[in-house]
Formats: sequence, structure tokens, C-alpha cells
Amino acid sequence: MESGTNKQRILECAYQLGGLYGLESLTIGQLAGQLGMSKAGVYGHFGSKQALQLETIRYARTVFLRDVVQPAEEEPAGVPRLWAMCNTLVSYSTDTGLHGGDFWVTVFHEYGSRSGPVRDAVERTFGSWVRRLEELIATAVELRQLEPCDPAQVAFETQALLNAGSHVFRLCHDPKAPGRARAAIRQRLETLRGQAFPVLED
Amino acid sequence: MESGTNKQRILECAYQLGGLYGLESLTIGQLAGQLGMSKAGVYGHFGSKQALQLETIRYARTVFLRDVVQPAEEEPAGVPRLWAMCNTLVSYSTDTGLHGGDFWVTVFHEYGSRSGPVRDAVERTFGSWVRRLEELIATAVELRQLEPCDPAQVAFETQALLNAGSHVFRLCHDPKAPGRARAAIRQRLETLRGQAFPVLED
DNA sequence: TAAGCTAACATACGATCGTTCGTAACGATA
DNA sequence: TATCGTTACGAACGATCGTATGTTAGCTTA
Repeated sequence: MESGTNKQRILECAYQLGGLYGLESLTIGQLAGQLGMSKAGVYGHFGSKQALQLETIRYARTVFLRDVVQPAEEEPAGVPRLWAMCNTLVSYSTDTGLHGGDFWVTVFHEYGSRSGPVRDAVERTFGSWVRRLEELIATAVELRQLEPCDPAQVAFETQALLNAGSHVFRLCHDPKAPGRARAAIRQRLETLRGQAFPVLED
Repeated sequence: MESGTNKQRILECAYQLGGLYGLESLTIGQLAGQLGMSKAGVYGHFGSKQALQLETIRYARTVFLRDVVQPAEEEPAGVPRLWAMCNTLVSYSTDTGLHGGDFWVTVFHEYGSRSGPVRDAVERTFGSWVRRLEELIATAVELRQLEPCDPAQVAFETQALLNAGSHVFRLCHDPKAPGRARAAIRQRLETLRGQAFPVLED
């Protein structure tokens, strides 16, 4: 399957619109209009709106892994790798209008009180994202980069600040918001500074 | 206007449903069904869906002021007052299923990328909420309860953690999430401990 | 009692929703 | 060249959306 497929175009568009307005208010007709296609043409690729939502989530997962998680793997384990991921997410918010992190900020909140297969997929993604943060923090503790701490607690805080950076940036058009998230995470990590704490480059 | 008015019942229901699924997916027919009324009976009180959304926001503001902001005013100025507000929001999440803070967590995120009068009202509410946090923090600095710091930065972090506590509690059914928010805020405040730092009672 | 206001109602409008169906255009295979 | 599967299409379905209109029942005020 090539990347220039029409189905890929649909998913990319659903990804953009879903990140702006959520996956529930996403509409087949809206998607068709945006792409210059007919409703049936869009619909036929998925067979149901729910399948479209689930495939969009799968698409967004691959984008997130490709653009955020994997690039950080080249950094040394522990804090540098964690810091690289945070920086990528923050610069996502400042550089461009729409970006990988924002899709998830929107969708994570959209399905907080819903139920069904889509919600379950969203929750799984959120869980694996937080778990990835926990792993990096636990590794950082093992490497004595950080003082002993509860990785789940620090991961919670990290995710909270990253989400808020993206959210406040959008809701209030406040260009300082992503930087505030970055500064807060840096401050938190330095609070936990261990013997082998690495330099956090800008 | 009595509190038992039918219009009040509608607003209360819109407040509940809006906190669960957002104000955009809120529907006149859904509201009417829930209340045992006709669509026209509900609609007549507002004249448009947008007016209903705006009135629901106004209603939610008064609830928030009554249940979160005003009770804290009885505490001493600065950190105790700030801490009381945080505690109220956190126990909101743990005690009951739905509550004042969660409406705003949902709605704040729902309108992050939208436009129009409803979004503007939401943004104003968010702004005044964060500004209230800033005032309390600035006062705490003046009273030497906290070391000198940027109140806007600390307010950003506080709001981020409170929102995340409510959000993770709902999305992941994680009863520890609100407590994590509370612990993170407490840790952050103690990092900024000044000469007159008060005891943070449990 | 008579008049007027309010709140609720039933009904209906056009638009749009997700979905289904039948079909034309196209490329690959035989 | 004939056949088949893919991909798109137009048209239409019933349901539901927000909204408009006309009307009834009950209260208030004269």
C-alpha cells in the first residue's frame, strides 16, 4: 500500500479534523467535501463510521510513534530520551499550527466519559503513552540520573504538563504555554536530580 | 426565579450532560427525553441552541463560584486559600461521579480549536480561573509564604495538574489520579516554601 | 367573569446524519 | 478480447438535528 493512496488521504484528513474538533463530531460528508469526493466514496473504504474512527486512531498512533517516540530512541536512555520526547512535543506546538500531540490531547479528553470500542482504543493509547513515560523515568532512576521516586507519579505530572501546554496554547492563543510546560517539566526533573543527572540542552 | 423552576431543571441537566459529553454533542431532543418534555418545551426557554449553551456556561460558572471559589474565601489569604480550592476540586473527583470541575475540564478542551461566541465564553471563563490562581499565588509571595516566582507559571502548572487529575480519573478509571494531582501541587508549593509557609492540612 | 400572559404541547420544515444500493470506469488477469 | 475485482459515483433510505408555527391549559390581573 503506497502512501499516496486515496485511503491515506482520507485518514490524514480525518486525523487533522479529528485533532481540531474531535472524532465524534467528525462527519463523512465533511470529510468528503474536504477531499472532493462523494460520501459513498469515503465511506466505502471503511464500512462504518466507527471503523473510520478506529483506523484514524491507528493512523495517529503510527504518526506519534514515528515523529515523537522513535526519534527520541537515538538519545541516551533515561532522562535524555525523556527530555527529547518532551521537547519534540513542545516544539510541535510552537512550530506548526496542528501537530501530532494535539490530536491526542483532543481525543484523550473527548472520550473521558464515553464508552464503546473507540473509547477503549483511546484509553489503551493513553495507557501505553503514560507507561512509556514511566519506563523512561524508572530507567533514569536506575541510572542514578534521578533520585528514587515514584515513576507513575512523575509520569502523571509530565503528561499533565504536556497536555496543558498544547491545550492552553490553543484555547488562549498563548504562545508562552508550551514553553511553560517545558519549563515546568525541566524544573521537576531538576528537583529529582541524581548523581548522574545529565545536561538538559536547549 | 425559584430554583425549582423547570428552566433550572433543564440547565442542571444540560450541565450534567455537557460535563460528560461536551456542549456541542448536547442535543435538544436528548435533553427533552431526559426530562420528559417535548423538544419545543425545552427549546422555548432559550430560543436557540447557542443560547442554551451560553446559559449552561453561565450556570456552570455560578456553580463553580459557589462550590469551589467562595468556600475557599474563608481560609486565610495566599497558600491556604489556594490549597483549599485545590482540595475542593480534588475531592470533587474522588467523592462523586460527576462534579463541578469536570464540566470545565471537558468544555475547556472541547472548544480549544473552535470559534464563535460559545468558545469565547469558555475562553473567558478559563482565563478568569487561571487569573484567580495567579492572584492567590502572587498574594502568597507578598506574604512571604512562597519564594519569589512567576505566578503565571505556577498557576499554569496548578491548573494543568488539576485538569489531569480529573481527566485521568475518568479516562482510566484510576482512583489514584486526583490524589496524584494533589500530591504534585503540594510538592510544587513546598518547593517554593517561603519563611511564612503555612501548614498544608490534609 | 373576562382578558392576557406563560409554558408546555404536537406537528412540521429543510438540512444533514450514517448507511445502503445499483452502477459506471478502470486495471489486472485470463 | 473477455472477465473480474477495485474504486469511485449518484441517488435514496430512515433517523435525527435545530428551528418555526399554531394551539391548548393554567395562572394572573383587571
